[in-house]
Amino acid sequence: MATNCKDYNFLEIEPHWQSFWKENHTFRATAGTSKPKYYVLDMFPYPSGTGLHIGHPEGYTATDILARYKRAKGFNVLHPMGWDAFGLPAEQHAVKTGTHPAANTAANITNIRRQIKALGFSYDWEREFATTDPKYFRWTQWIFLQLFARGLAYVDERPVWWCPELRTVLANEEVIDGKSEVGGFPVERRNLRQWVLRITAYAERLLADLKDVDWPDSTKRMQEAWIGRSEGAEISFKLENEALGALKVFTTRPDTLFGCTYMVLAPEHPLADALTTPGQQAALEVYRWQAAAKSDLERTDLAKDKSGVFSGSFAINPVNGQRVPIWIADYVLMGYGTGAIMAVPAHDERDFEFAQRYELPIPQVIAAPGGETKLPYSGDGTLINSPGYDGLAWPEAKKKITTDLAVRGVARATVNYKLRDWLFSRQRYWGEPFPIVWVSESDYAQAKAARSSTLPTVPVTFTENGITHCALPLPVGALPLELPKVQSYLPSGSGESPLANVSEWLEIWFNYETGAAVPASQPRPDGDAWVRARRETNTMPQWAGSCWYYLRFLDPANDGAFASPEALHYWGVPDLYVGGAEHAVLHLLYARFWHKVLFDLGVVPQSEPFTKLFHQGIILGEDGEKMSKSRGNVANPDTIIASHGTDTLRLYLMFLGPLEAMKPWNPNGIEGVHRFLQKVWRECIDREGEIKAKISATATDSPELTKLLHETIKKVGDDIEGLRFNTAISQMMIFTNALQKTTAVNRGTILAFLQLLAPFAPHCAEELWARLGETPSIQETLWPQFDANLLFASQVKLVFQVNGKHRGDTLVLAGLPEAEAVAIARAHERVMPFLSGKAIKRVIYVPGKILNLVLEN
RNA sequence: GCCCGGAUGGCGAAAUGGCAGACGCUGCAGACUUAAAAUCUGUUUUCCGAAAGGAAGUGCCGGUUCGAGUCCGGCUCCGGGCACCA
Repeated sequence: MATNCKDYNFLEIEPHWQSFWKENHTFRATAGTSKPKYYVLDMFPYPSGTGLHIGHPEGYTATDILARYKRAKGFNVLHPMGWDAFGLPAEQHAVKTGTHPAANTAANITNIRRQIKALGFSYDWEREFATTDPKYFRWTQWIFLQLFARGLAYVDERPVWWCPELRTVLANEEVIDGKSEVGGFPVERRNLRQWVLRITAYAERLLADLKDVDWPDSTKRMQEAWIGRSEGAEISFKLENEALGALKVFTTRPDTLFGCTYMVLAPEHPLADALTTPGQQAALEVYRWQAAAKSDLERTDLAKDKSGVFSGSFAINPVNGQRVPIWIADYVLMGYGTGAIMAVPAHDERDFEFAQRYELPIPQVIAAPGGETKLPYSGDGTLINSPGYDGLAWPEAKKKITTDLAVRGVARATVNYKLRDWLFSRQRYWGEPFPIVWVSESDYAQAKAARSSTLPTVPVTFTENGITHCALPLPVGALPLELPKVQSYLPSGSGESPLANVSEWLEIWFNYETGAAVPASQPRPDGDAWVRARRETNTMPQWAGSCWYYLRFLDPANDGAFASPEALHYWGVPDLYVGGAEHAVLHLLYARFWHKVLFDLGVVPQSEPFTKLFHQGIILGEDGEKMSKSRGNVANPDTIIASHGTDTLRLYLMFLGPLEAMKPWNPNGIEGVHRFLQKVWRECIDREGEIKAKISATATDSPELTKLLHETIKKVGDDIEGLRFNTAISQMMIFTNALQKTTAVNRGTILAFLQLLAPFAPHCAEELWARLGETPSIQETLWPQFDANLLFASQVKLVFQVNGKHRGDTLVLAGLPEAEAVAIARAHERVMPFLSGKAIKRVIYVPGKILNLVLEN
C-alpha cells in the first residue's frame, strides 16, 4: 500500500513505511526456522541526555544494510537494539536535581529510541531491553553469583580517588589535574574495600584464543599488549639481615644477573620499612610523602627524571655472592611482578638512568654482536663478565642461569602478566546492587551447610576493627535484588555508596535459605536460618551490564534462565559485531572473560563471544575536530531527517568514505545523494505520479544496460559483504545515470535495481516497489541473481604501452592471442611512431588489459 | 618514548602491481525558462600547445619491477591508543 504523492515526498513516505513495518512485524526474528541464522549486533548505546549525534547512525546504518541484505539472501536475521542504561551521567543528574535516575534514564531512552526509530532501522524492537530493567539485571547478578561461587570474585583494599571536600569517591574522568571536576577541590588516593574479579585467572586463554577470532589486527594487538604476557624468572635475593628472609624479584632477563648492581623496591613494598636503616628512615618518609602526593599522571610524567632513596640495606646476589644495595624508587610499581626489581643498568634504560644519577656502577655483561659498546644496550648478544656463562647467547644463558638457580631453590621460571584483576565495584547508587550480605564467621559456618554449592572454596572475607565479616550470597531465587529508594543520591560521606544510608534496607535479619530479609530494627523472625546481616553497599560498574547483553537478545523475556539452551544453540553469538575502536580493550576483554566463565559453566556452547568484529570510524565535525558540544560542531540527525529524509541521511553516511575511516562531516555532499534518490524516483514515477511510460514489461534492454545491471548486482552484493558501502552506492549511481539515458526499459530491470537499493534506502525502495504494483514488501523478496556469462564482454579495451608508457588503446576481441595483439599495436597510428627504428626487446601481454612493448636501449 | 592507522584534484573519495582521479560535491560554460529555482548537457590535476598531442603528477628520499598510489628500506607530517610492566 503505497502513498500517492507525486514527488519524492520523503516526509510522507518514510513514516508511512515505518508504521507498515511495525504493524506487519516485518523484522521480527523467530528462532527455529530451517533458514541459516545471521546475528548482527551494534554496540548498544548509553542513552545520554543529549541524544544521538551523527556518529551513532553510521555504524547502525552499516549493520542495518547488512541485516536487510542478509534477509534477502535467505538468512534468518537477528538484529536487536537495547540500552546500556546504568552509568555516571544519570547519577550526577540525580544528585543535582534530586530526581530518581530511573526517571531521567527512562526519559532519555524515550528520546533516543524515537531518534533511532526515525532512521528506519530494521531492529526487532520486541527484543528491546535496558540493563537497568530488574528482569535483566537479575541475570547480571546471577552471573556474578556464578563468578563468586567459582572463587573468581573477592574483596580487597584498592586505592581510589577520594575527594575530602565532596566526601566522595571520584572516577578517573571526574579528576582533572589532581582536582575534582566538580568544584575543583583537591583529591587524594585512598584505600577502600572493593570487589575484584579474578580476570587474571583467564589471562592465558584470553591471549591464546585471540587467534580464533576475525578481528582487526590492531585490536588484537592492543588486547595482547594489555594482557602483556612476559616470560622470565622469579629470583630470591637473600637479605644481609637474615631475619627479614629473602627479597623476591621478577625479571625477564635472568641472563643479566651478573650485571645487577643494585635493587629497587616500590615505595609501597611491604619490606620497605623493615629494610630501611634508622639513618635513612627520615629520607624515606619524605620520599614516600612526595610520591604519594603525586597523581599517577605526575608520577609517570616524571618518568624521565628518576628519583629514589637508599634504604641502607643490602641483599646478596645469588650468582656471585656480591653485596647489592637496596634502593627505594617510584619507578618500580607495586602492582606488577613482585614490586621489586634487580637493576641491571648496563642493559636497561631506566636502570641506566637511575644508576647515572646516583653514581652506581654499570658493568656490561652482554656483548653486542657488532662489538658496539654504547650503553645501555638491550639488544641481542652473548654473555661476558659472567663467570661460568661467558660466551653463551643470551637466550641459552637465560635458561641455564634459571635452571641452575632453580636447583639451588632460589629461582623459578615464571610467566607474568600486565593484566590486573578487575576492580568491579563502585561507591555509587545507580548500578546493579551486589546480591551479597555480610555475616559473622559463626553465622557463615552455619549457613555453609545449607548453601555449600553456592559458596567459594575459600570464603570471601574482610576484617574491620578486628571483626571478620563473611560474604554470603543471596539464593538465586531471591534475585533480582533491586535498588532501595533513597532520600538522597549524595554519597554517604564515609566512602560508601548512598545505599549505606538506607538503614532499613542495609541492616537486616537475613534468611540464608530463602534470601528473605526483615529490617534489623524489627524482632528476629522465628527459624534457624535467620541471621543478622548487613548488605553490600557497593554497586557494579557499567561494564557489568554490557558484558553479556548480546546473549539476552537471544531470549529477552525468559524468566527461568538468562536465555534458553535452545535459543543459545540456534542463534549462538553475533556473526558480526560493529562498534567503536574505543572499546578495543576494556569492554571487549571483559565480555570475553565473562563468556569464557559461562562456557566453563557449560551454559554457552562456544568459548568466544564475538567471532567477527568491525570498528566504524569516527565522524568528525565540519572543522575536522572531534564533535563536542563545547566546540559547537555537533551535527544532529534530526535536522537532516527533516530537511532531506532518513534515506538520504543513511545513504550519505555510507557514501562519505570507507566505514572504518575517520572522516569529517561535510553537509555539502548531502545534496548529491539526495539528487540520486530524486533521480531514481523520477525514473519510476512521472510528474503526475503515475508509473513512468518508458517502463514496460515487454521492452528489451540494450546489451549494455543488461550487462551494467548484472555488474551492478554483483558489485553491490560483493561490496555489502565486504562492508564497502561507499563503492556500492557509486555503482548504483552509475547504473542510474545509464538508466536515465534510456528511452525504454524493462520493468524487471527496474525491480531488480530497487531490490539493490532497498537495504540502503529502504523507504524509497519500498514505496517505488509498491507503486510498480509489486507485493509483498520488498523486504521479503530474495536478492536478485547475476548471470556471470553476461559479465564478460566480447570486446575489451586493450591498452598499449611502449616502455611502460601509455601510447594508445583499442577495442579488441576478448582472448586475443599475443602475436595478433602485437601486430595490432605495431599498426596502431599512435603507437607506430614510438617503435620506428627500434627493436622490441620484450613483450608483456596481459590479455584484456595491457600490452607493453619494451624496446632496446 | 612505544604500538597502530593515515597522507591521492578546490573538497569527500576510487583504483586484484597494469589507462591515477571512478562516483559525488564545488566552480565554470551551455540548454530549458520572460526570469529564477529545479532539471539536463558539457567541462573542471598541473604545465606546454590554437588544436592534435606532449610532459609532469598520488607527503619526501631511495630501491625492486617491463610497469609502483599499491611492494621494500629510510624519513616528514597528521590522527588514535598505551605509557617507568622490570
